[in-house]
Amino acid sequence: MKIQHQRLYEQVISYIQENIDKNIFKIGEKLPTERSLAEQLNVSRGTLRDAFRVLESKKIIETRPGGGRILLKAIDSIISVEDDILVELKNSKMLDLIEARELLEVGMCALVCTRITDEEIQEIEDLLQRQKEENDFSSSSYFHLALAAACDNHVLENFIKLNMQLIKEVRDQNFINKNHQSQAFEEHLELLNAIKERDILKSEQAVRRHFINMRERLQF
Amino acid sequence: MKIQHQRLYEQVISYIQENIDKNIFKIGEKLPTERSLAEQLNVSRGTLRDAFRVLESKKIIETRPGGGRILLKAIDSIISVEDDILVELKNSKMLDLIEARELLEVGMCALVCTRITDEEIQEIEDLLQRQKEENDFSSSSYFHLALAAACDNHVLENFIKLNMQLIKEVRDQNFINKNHQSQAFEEHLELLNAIKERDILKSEQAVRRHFINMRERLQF
DNA sequence: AATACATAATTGGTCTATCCAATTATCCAA
DNA sequence: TTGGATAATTGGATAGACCAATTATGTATT
Repeated sequence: MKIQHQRLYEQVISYIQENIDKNIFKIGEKLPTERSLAEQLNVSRGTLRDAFRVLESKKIIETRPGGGRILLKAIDSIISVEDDILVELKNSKMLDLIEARELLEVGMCALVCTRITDEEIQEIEDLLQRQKEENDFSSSSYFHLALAAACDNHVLENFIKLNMQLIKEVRDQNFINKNHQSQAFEEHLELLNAIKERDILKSEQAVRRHFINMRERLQF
Repeated sequence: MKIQHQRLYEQVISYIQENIDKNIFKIGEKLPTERSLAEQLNVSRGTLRDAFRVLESKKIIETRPGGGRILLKAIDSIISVEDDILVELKNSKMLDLIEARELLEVGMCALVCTRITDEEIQEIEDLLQRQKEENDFSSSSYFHLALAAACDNHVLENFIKLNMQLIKEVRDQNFINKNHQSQAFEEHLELLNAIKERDILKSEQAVRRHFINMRERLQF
């Protein structure tokens, strides 16, 4: 028998949830201050802050040091219909995943070429340099993630992250894992050079070549 | 200008993440105790607990009162858990969503053109015909969904579905978000002030800013 | 009366110290 | 060797204090 004693801070989260439901705490407005809420609920500031930290990490509240906390949205909107789509996606075929990924990254190229900063290019170059020096090509993901970040579109970036994760899951399921990581590294270099020239066409072609090879390696 | 000072507990999370990456903290094993880690990092127990609470809410660690904390899985420095990606996506800007959507659909075109069947073309034609007859153009989604289905790639199809849903949610969210309403009010004030100063340039800039924000809010 | 600026109060961030309860380790006796 | 009482450890929670950023207040200047 395992009785799960609910910690105080979890009860506090429930309390806040109720108050949102009852429209006592209104979206867009300030929540009561730490001190007043703590007194009202008869808990310590620390416990209350435990609850706030969790809500903060879920982007439900925003904390402004010195300026109170703001309720951004209701808690229950976290979970919803999207779960179905996720289930569908988790049952995807590897080929579809790769095809989608290629489409995303090819399309992303134009955005990256126009928006990437010199600093970001430098960072990516450093990243590749480190991989070369340490002879560690195990994490080609970092390169793709860096590019995704440089396109300055959080939706695209997260779509690519999602795709990455799905590929990983599907691959793990199928026990496919090969080590052709250094080849990917060469291809990364080639792509970065094209981007440095701000050459959309060349960079897109580099991506296409990269994906042809990655497809064979099943290594993204 | 918005410089986001990173709170201590966020740095602690990064530290823990690094130690997981370096395999110093191993999955399935206990983490250092609160007191020892706090001393090691030179932070208070409370700050450390802030970090642990967040990791706990993400199911990365399990806390056993009196029995230490266990590392359940890696934070996955590369890709966060799908839930986190969803949370991120739900906080997307409308412009990013639309840009990503355009990218998806543009890229999808080639696939559709090569894979769509005559029957599918006929169905979509019928769909448009019905909309025309019934003079109901409220559901343009069906057209896009039909195309997505015709590309014969379930990943792409579900990405587009996800994008659609996100657009809907973000729109709804912003509509009821008084925070943004008050933000619009602030922008009105700013514009009026510029006009009061008879400052043409400043007022024009205020208008531009206002419209950029309104586009993101989809509130006109 | 309106504005600007210095000042005070508020609020979250963080630390220290303390006590409690559950768990875990220890040790002695049967 | 085994059981169980005891001690030590560990997380849960609180109280009080101080700092820095923000916000509110009030006063002086124009």
